[in-house]
Amino acid sequence: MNVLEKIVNNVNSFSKSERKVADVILANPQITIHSSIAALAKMADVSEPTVNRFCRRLDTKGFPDFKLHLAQSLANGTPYVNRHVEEEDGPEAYTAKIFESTMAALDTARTRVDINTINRAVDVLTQAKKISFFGLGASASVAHDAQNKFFRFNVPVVCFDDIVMQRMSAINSAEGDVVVCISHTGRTKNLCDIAAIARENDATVIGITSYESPLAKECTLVLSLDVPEDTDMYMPMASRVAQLVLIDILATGFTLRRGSKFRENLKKVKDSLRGSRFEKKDLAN
Amino acid sequence: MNVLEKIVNNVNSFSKSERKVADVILANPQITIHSSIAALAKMADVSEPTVNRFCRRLDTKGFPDFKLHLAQSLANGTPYVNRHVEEEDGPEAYTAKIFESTMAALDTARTRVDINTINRAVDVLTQAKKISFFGLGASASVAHDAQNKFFRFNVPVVCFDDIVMQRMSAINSAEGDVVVCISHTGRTKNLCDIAAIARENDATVIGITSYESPLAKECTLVLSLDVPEDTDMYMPMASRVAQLVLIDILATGFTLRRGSKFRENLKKVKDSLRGSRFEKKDLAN
DNA sequence: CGCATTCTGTAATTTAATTACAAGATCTTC
DNA sequence: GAAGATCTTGTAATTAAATTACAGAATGCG
Repeated sequence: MNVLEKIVNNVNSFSKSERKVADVILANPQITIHSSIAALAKMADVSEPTVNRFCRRLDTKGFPDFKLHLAQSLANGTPYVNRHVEEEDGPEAYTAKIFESTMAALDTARTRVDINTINRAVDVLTQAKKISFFGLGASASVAHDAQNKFFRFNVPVVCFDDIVMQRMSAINSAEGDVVVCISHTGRTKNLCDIAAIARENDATVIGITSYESPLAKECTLVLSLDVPEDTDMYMPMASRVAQLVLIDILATGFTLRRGSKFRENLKKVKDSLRGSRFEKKDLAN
Repeated sequence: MNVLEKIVNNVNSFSKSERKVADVILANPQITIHSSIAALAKMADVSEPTVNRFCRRLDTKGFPDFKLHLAQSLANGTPYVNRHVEEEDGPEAYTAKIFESTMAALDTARTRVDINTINRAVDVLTQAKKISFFGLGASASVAHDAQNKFFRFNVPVVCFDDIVMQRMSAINSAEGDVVVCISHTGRTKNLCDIAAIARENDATVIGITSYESPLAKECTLVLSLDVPEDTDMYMPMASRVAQLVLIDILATGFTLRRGSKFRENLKKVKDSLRGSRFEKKDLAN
């Protein structure tokens, strides 16, 4: 439990001097963690042992241990918060807000994602005869990114952002094929159809979508992130970043499953890009 | 800055004994904060002053101060210090690591990005007669995403991931046109050519790329993120997420600059998607 | 009012951390 | 490849910090 809260809660059970200590600490927590017991005693106008007793009362081993707990409480105080961009925000403000809300979204996604499902998805992907990534609109770029990643693995992989192509591809799918449908809301009708068609043709369908959405119902495996989206901007932002990170995770799981020998393959792909580049190594585009 | 990251980043500048200390701390951060300098010295099999020197090298006042910083780092929820995915990592481990390293990358990007340049880029984009997004390989999906965003603004926007199309498009550009070239390394020859051609034809070229890269030299405006990329995986991951967030920022800046009336336009675009969806509102795909 | 209990401070003690210094290792340069 | 220089590292001494023991106040209760 947070030490600061603990102090506030127990404030009544303190003695007069202990209360003086509590007040000083609550007023200057940042200063406290960088003070010695002597300095703090002076600030609170009490003796050093009183400070020490105060710390013990809060179930810490002593003053240094108390400072440690206090430091942690302070650090926990301001995690990533989802801050909304407002009309009058200047460049510093909206830049900071977007970075922070994206990080907040990833933080949420991290706790909500189901590791088990990830593991099963990786299983399915490593054994796939063919992998297809389908997405529409904003999710199309996520699908493209996924293709770019899995393509490096030298696995048959396709990606379509065209409904007709998706449909044809889905109809031609067969057992052992994996179809990954990407949609934040999971309510895009066309994509639900695609998922249904693929399933009817015995493909395994992985949905990167919202839990309990119409699309989710059509899938064999659902990877849901349920990231809070700032709808003020009328654009998908954080949700799509979370989807990309999920793709990274699946791709990483894939390479790990394939073992170290496989990694050499990746290096070859990376090295192949060298010719198109100006000196120096490195792979990203 | 996070002490744990600092240790990981500076691991090369450490001496042999200091490195032993670093290893022990990274392996047992929780134990470290509850140990005395003597205990830690013993664990690392070095002398106490060595531990002290190690702490000083990390810009802390000494061992107790170092423990305070470490406690705060741990409180922020970073159990996986070594964020690099390793061969033997299970699904929980690599999932957590990828989320964390992506968040860390965004945190770095946030501090490194130049707000002034962002502001100028937004300026240029709002006044553009036409906007083009060009990227190759992994950056192509970022370009697609950017197109999807800016397309909603009802501005002439194109996006090509084909060198020939990019080239033709660049040659046809004119004053008032804005070309955005996306490349993490900034060393993709073809894209450098495109940037040069666009500039020769009086277009404004914005580079989302590494600072001081060949591509950066060809650009009117350079938006560099300089995110550390984990090259172990031979795939661009964190860098590309940072690029996307940058696109979000530019798009947000764009809408804010255009004022509230413009926002209604966005709502219209969003609403137009409703027909393709199953009940409920919301826009993302 | 006086005894008992709790609280608080002084001083002593212990423990921990830091500094000073010297020996050892490593790296250069001739 | 040896001599000098520089950088590392450990031992021992010193200093600083925290804790304990104890005693004197304060407060509460009969």
